Amino acid sequence: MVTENKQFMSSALNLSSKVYADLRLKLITGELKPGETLSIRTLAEAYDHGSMPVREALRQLSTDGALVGEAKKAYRVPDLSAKEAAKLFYVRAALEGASAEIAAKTVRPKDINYLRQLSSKMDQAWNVINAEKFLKNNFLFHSYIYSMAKNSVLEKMAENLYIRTGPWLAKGIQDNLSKPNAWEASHDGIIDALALGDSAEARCLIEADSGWGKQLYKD
Amino acid sequence: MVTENKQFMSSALNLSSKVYADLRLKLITGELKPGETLSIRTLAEAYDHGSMPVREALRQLSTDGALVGEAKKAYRVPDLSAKEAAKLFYVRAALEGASAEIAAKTVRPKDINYLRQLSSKMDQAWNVINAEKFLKNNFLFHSYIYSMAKNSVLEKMAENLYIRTGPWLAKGIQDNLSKPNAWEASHDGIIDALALGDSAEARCLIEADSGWGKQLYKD
DNA sequence: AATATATAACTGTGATCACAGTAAATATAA
DNA sequence: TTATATTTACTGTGATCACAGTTATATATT
Repeated sequence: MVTENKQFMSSALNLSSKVYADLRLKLITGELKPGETLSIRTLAEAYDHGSMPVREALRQLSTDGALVGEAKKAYRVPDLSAKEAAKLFYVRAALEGASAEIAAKTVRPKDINYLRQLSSKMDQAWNVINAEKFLKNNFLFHSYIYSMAKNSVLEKMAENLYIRTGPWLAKGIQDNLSKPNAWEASHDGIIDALALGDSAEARCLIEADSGWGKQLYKD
Repeated sequence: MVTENKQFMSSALNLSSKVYADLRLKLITGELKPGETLSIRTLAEAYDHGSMPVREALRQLSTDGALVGEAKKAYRVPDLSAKEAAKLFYVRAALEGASAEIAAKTVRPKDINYLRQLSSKMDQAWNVINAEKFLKNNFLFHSYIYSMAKNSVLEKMAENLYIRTGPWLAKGIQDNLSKPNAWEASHDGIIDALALGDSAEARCLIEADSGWGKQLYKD
């Protein structure tokens, strides 16, 4: 049950941070579905911990907006309405756009290589219909762009927004994996713009891409 | 010790939310200084509660970035370096700018009136050298602009950023209260731009104003 | 007097329990 | 069968304790 994945594990010494990191991953990979309910005691048993770390992790996630927790009611994964999703995508686009604009000015060849690697992994995952792998690498792709802006505040906020759209995005992907992909051209364009140092184009393309998930629900 | 202020109180039924809201207010009004250390047990006694609600509130604030909490060490108010502050102001400016741009398109006369009221209160507070009142109303001013964008995600994030710059801003204000104010012209300009529906100008001015606090430390 | 060491007073963390509010399942009534 | 009560299971919340890591203080040692 406990997902051991160092890449997503924060270097924290307390248990609650581990649970926090693990649940965030589950939100991205689609293991936690929109509307799903999470109970402290049940999770504690699954993680084989006391309830205390789980409790604090859930509280943290709910202040992030990644979970909703009304008092005395079970925590649950937000089942976003179209309106709510649009709000998230709007802000995410703004922050991703800003990140890409900055990133284009300082990008190094090794950055481009890494992004192409991730894009390639996503392509593989798409072909073998491995949603989890696809979603994980898509997160890493976007996350890396945030990180290139060298602004930890911007990075953390953009990541947070991405995670909040995670379950919604995952559901869309899981239902559309077999169809011809629309994301690859988008990502290739972004990488090219970054490689050329075209900050305006990079911003524009990443803004479009960050709202791309919405299309999945249009038809 | 417990600050009772309905305006800043979220309608929560649990104790920890009240502590959370109260501490946020203290961060804005300058009661909590940069670098100050917060202890669960000490606060619990001050609030006359058990340590549990305080503990969860502090954890929440630290996930917000409003406090820092390394494992097994006391929570403390971030003592921002110039670089860290710049990062915060950059993102805050981006989100405030977006808010103002949207707000200018839907602003109503009553909104303008309310903003002028707040500006007036700030002026009064400045004249009698009441830093707490000034800071509280400055927060309400900016917060109201976020709220006019009608995007709860944007609003919450912008507010969060404002609070993170709170103690830094408060320190600057407390040391400069007697000097001639530079903010009034700025706020008047913003209100005028909003009243005219000039979204581009509103965005530009609010972006400048949101970075205004930095000047306080320049000389 | 200055440095190292040991002691004491803090810190958050996690476990465990009692409690009250919520939701679901069951039984009761029409 | 349907609607209404009642009970049962489940939820987060808060209190309290033991524990271990951290920081500051006092003590010894040079």
